[in-house]
Amino acid sequence: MKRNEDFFLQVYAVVRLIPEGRVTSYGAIAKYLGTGKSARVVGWAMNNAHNVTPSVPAHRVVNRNGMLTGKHHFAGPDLMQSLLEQEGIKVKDDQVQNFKEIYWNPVDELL
DNA sequence: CGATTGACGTACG
DNA sequence: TCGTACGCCAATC
Repeated sequence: MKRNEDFFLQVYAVVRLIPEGRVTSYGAIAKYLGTGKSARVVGWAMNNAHNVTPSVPAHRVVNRNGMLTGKHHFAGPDLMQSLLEQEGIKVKDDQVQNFKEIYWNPVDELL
């Protein structure tokens, strides 16, 4: 049973479920999926997200600090911040403002 | 097949 | 409080 592919699909599914104007962290998704401490794998899933349909709103996924660590992996280095601002999320210095308030925890919302 | 890297997180000093 | 080290899983070299 190829859980690997399923795991990636789960990551995409959760990220797509993130409401607009909200953000989540890799660790939260990892924990929700059961990977627990392996938040890195979630990042790898995002990397592959470019090859997945429909497009995954990876811009809503940031690290635990609320920092746009993966913005450089987007089409443009400022694309991630632009997308977040379009949804009403304020970003300053590659860092999400009010991150704690707009933080969307799948374990708390979905579970 | 072994070593390194990666969009993270936690622990320790 | 800040900086460094380690772990974890998967993919790539």
